Amino acid sequence: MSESPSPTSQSSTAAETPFRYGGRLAQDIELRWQSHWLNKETFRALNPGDDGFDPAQAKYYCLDMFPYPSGAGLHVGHPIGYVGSDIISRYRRMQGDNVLHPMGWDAFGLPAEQYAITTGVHPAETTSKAINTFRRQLQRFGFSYDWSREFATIDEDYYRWTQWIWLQAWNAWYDEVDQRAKPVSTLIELLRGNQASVDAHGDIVRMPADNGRLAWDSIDQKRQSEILDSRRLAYLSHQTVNWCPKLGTVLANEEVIDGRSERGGHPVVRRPLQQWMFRITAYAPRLLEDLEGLDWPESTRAQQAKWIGRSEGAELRFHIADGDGEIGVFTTRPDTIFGATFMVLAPEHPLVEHIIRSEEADSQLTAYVEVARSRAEVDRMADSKDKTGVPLGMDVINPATGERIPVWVADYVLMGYGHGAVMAVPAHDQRDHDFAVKFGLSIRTVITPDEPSEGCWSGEGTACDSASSELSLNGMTTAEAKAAVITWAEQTHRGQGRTTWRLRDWLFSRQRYWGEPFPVVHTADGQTYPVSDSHLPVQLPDIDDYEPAVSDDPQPLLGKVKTWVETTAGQAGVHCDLLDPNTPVSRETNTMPGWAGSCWYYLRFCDPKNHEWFASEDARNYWLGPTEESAGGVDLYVGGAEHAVLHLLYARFWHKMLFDLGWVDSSEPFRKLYHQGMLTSFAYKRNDGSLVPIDEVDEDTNIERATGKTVERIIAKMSKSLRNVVNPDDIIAEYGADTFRLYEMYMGPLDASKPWNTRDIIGVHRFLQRLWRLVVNEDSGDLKLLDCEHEDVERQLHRTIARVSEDIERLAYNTAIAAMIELVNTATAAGGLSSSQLDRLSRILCPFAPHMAEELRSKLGLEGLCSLASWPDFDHAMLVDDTIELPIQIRGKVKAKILVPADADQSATEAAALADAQVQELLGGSAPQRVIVVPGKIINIIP
RNA sequence: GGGCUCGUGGCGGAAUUGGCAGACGCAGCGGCCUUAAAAGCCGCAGUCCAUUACGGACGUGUGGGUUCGAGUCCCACCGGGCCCA
Repeated sequence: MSESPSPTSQSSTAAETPFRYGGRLAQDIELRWQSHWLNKETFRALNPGDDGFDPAQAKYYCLDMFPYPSGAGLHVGHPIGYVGSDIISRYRRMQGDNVLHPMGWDAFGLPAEQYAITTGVHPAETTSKAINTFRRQLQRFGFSYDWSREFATIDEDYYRWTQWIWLQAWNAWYDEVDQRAKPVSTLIELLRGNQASVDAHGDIVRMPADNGRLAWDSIDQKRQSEILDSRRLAYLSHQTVNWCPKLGTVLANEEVIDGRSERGGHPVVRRPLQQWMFRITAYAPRLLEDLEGLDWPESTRAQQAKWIGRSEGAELRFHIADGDGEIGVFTTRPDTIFGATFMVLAPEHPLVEHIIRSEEADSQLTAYVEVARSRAEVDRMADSKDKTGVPLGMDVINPATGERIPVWVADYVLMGYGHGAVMAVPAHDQRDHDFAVKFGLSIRTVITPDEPSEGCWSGEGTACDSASSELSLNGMTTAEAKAAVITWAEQTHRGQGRTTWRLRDWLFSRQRYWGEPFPVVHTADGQTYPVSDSHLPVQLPDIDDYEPAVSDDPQPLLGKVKTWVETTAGQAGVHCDLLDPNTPVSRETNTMPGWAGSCWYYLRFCDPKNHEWFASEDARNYWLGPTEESAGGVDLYVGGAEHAVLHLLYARFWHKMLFDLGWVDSSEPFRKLYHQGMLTSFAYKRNDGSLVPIDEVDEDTNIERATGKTVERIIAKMSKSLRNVVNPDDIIAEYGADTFRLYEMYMGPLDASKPWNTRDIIGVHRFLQRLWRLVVNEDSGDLKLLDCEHEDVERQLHRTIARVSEDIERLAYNTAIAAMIELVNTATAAGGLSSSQLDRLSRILCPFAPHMAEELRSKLGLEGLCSLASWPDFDHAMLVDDTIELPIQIRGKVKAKILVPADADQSATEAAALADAQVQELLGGSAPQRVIVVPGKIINIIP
């Protein structure tokens, strides 16, 4: 208890009314039922094959995004989604479904490692402590998790399979013809059978060896394995990364600000580094198309679609004016080709590289490229106004106009997009326009906008001034002109239509310690070999120094553990068919990123104790497989919108990969997704915009105590500095978990962000108190019930059951609770409830306030737990009244009301309305022009 | 700058397909109970004007539109939030 009036008054109240519902009694009731549920495994979900499993039962898989257990413990924002998912899980269970509602821990990650650097405490120790805190806190909420399925991503039994799945990807390639991943062995078969061969670039093509294409058998083993490695879904690649020597790791683009690390402000350099990649781009079309069938929030689907970023356009080739060769560009606006007055290359473009290396490279160009390459991509894209660039010193020929146009190098063009080269159309692209204005390049208008506009028009319109002897676009719409240019380009071999994607391959390695090791080793000649399944997991070595090695030469932390890194093929677990056991090998020293463990945990929950497989086929097909009604996947996935893109996209990618390889039956992991809203808090703002901590302001007057000035109340995120962070443990100690659950659900719609207001909690607490007092004698703790049912209460109970059921289905818990409050208020006025009424009320209360519901049921002496009782029925006949009151509007304003039989037809209702004395008076004897009758709703009279 | 989303009493919110705006709760006010207070219980409560009423006018960010009827649909604008740039 954080505060109490005075010890004497409290104890005397407790002595006088020992069974009054309050924090103390709630605590007593709640702990009792929580240990009962745990001991009896009340919420254990049964798998096919388990004793008592009933195949006729419907299944319902309701999943929370599992938390990263931080040392700080839970704050009140954490449980909102958990309470929401718990309510529907409990409801579905009472409806008779076999409900899988699991919880676990996303436990690899940075904070524990950072803590280890400063304290030397092993991350495993820190993490295990944090997990225990989280588990204790979560159990105190009374969630109906099946705790027997709990696991953490750092468990060897779990990350063994994370590594195994990664090996599946390593061992697979993407067949573009069939649009699915297949084992690499099938690719080797194609090559051996001469259905595929290797072209001059070392790429595998689906044509027999001929015309310069090499047959597989003619290639030596080392080259063969290089060629295969380049086609795997998990592959090594040299990527330019943000390397921070001081932190000893690569950083994501978002973690680099002005060339320095966001944390610590250490210098960051752009370095090519060998990294593990995932070929997620192969899945871009399916990841986009399959969004359609998902029951996900529209905004999240839109964000993913944008991230994947399909764009249709053309690849066009421009001949170099004074020499051989050509430069390919990608453009989404081939219709503007006549307006292309110059070309811009990314500083990383191979041609730029070539010129810099050559004799005649000028120093201005070299210097510019040097600087530009060190800038992070985000910065390069963000600086939209002030463009920089230098001329490359060559011209190309615009294939449409035949004119020479200059080539420039500028950092606003990124190598990752298209070919790192754009045809600049300054009249119709803002960035090209800014660039042309700054450097005085010519601007040529080739589109007449559909509507008059000022400045640079980048929308659609009618093509103009766009004709040559070969091609005329004049008068065409943008769509027509695009098609015409593509046709012309294809016929004249100057290019072709093409679709590109914004999505890039996924950089999947980190130089940290606290992550899953990759299950591969490297031989001295640079070849990579997998660790065999039977030797998984590849465990992390113990180390005592977590400080990254400061170096300009990127080196993962695990590289410091020489005794672990240097080993033999046999010891590392490489199969002896692949490599002689005595071959010296070095282990892979990168680790997987934090995303790895969360990519498939929903699969493991289906069968978490399985030692043979990541999950048995029966279990995963039962919980996730398609059925007649559903395409399969988790039935409801609840979590924050901040994971809209990365986690949810990565998990979809892993799932599709596993689907292609035959390991799962459904093509998508999460059929229905729901984002709980963010929990905000009130804060105060001074006139000058500065924020004031909440405890320095008088709540009622909005006056800052220190200054006496009025401040404005605003909504802000919870933060330590504003001292508006609330610890759920304190709230539960004062009011109980049932009150906490009710409060968080009563605040507003589950998906809306809403401000925490401690003052409001008392409202739902009083509701529970009132219900308790209504049926429990506060002195004896015995039930006090009515022998005969009050008819109004009975009628309203039926309505409440109907309304609560409906509201739970659409996750509108706030209105469900309001309905129950109204019922209790009615029953209080009517004097009480019968035992049958209390039974039914406790059952609909159960998903929301399960502890009180259990307690009331046990007092009723009924069989079994409330949590496992059946959901009560209601009688439709009880939902309708015999007589209803209809409002009568005159010219749209309500002026009178009449009572009519509920089944009155249109003409009877109209007659009744016109006969009403008030209406007659308002009409003044004249006949109305028009009468609109909406039966059962309203009457509107136009005089 | 673009995309998405939201704007309803002093506050959180309700109004499920266009049909009685403000359910329910907090804070507030009045009463009962009490020596007193707390707790509890009962009642009042959008704003303004009248209070002779069983009264009237206005009212869902602003302005316009569609409709017998708009918080809800359409257009423009203003403001907040989230995401992207």
